[in-house]
Amino acid sequence: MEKIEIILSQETKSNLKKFKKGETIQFPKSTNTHAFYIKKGLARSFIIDGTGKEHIYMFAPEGWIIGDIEAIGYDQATELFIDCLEDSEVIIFNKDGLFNERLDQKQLIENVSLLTRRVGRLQRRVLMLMGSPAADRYKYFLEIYPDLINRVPQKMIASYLGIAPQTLSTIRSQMARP
Amino acid sequence: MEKIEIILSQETKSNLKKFKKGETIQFPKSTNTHAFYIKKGLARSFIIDGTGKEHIYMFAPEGWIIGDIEAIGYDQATELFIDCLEDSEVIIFNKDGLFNERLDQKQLIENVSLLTRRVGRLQRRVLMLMGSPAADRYKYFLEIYPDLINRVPQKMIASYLGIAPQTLSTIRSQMARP
DNA sequence: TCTATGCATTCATCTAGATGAAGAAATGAT
DNA sequence: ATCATTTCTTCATCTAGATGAATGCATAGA
Repeated sequence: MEKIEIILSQETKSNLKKFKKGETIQFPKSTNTHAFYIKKGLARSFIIDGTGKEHIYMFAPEGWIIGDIEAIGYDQATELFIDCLEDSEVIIFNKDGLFNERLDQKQLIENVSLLTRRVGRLQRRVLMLMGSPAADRYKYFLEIYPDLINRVPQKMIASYLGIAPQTLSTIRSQMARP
Repeated sequence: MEKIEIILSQETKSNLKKFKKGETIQFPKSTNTHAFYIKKGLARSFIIDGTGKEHIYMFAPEGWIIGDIEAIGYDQATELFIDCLEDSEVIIFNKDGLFNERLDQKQLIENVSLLTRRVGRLQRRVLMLMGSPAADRYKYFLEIYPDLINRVPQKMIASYLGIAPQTLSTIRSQMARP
């Protein structure tokens, strides 16, 4: 959940792929899950729950990494869809890009730092989901991700916040004029 | 959110402290935030929201690390309380224990791995909070943390799940005889 | 042992946010 | 430019879960 700098080795650089807006990068149930560095464009990850509803887990604009870290960390099949909201260039890498014996100290420190900040963002997200009303969560979203507001449709922001699109619409009109 | 093995250097080993049940390890507003390795006992972290309500962010039984990773990662003052639910032995360390130039490759790989699994658990938590009803969240809690059920009062489990204690009580009685 | 304080259960009521429907506005394709 | 599709807004209604109160159970301290 944080703009990061990753040190890409030559071998990972070769795994660059292009995707059109709307194309899906990863479907659920796939094993040997990958992570994706968004070089250009915008992607999102989401689940479809038992009642068929979409829930957006995160957005990834250029410079971010997106992937099912749960599946990667625990060697499970992924449940996340990942697709592109804009035409995108994506570098695909696997668990080894995060930690293996060939990575040097500098790269590892960078990765620890990246993951620490991501845990921090997730901590905030959990606390907000539990303790704050929808209007406050939206205001926090505006602070943290000001660039996304004009790139992502409102119904997707609502999905990210865990509320219905109608509720977000109401919140916005209440914020505009009281 | 995962039982982990950390490689404790000699210098961190000296920072062992003992706390009685009910004692607070960390108050909000403190800067230069630390992380805490629970060697023995049980701790929890929580916030108090704008309306005075407690929300438990996580539990840490022996072998776990607990701390305000958001505050550590972004050099902010912490908002989290951390206190002990049992008499505990705690090793206190700071950001440097996670990543600095003196840590060797093996330790760093261990830390990346630890953080990856914690991100995984948090991912699951976020997805559950957004997409699953309270009863399902409780069932998942029982699966993942079976040891905590007998060590933590129900009202705290409810707080962790983001529901009222009465709601958890109702869910439990419905699960018992449907 | 008795008493107190906190914990769990059950019920009756309330509310934030969900759902559904219908029109207006925006976006996209031909 | 025109038509079709998707998105946004507004309203009326519904529901999962919150809140508050009453009762019975524990655990803790003297």
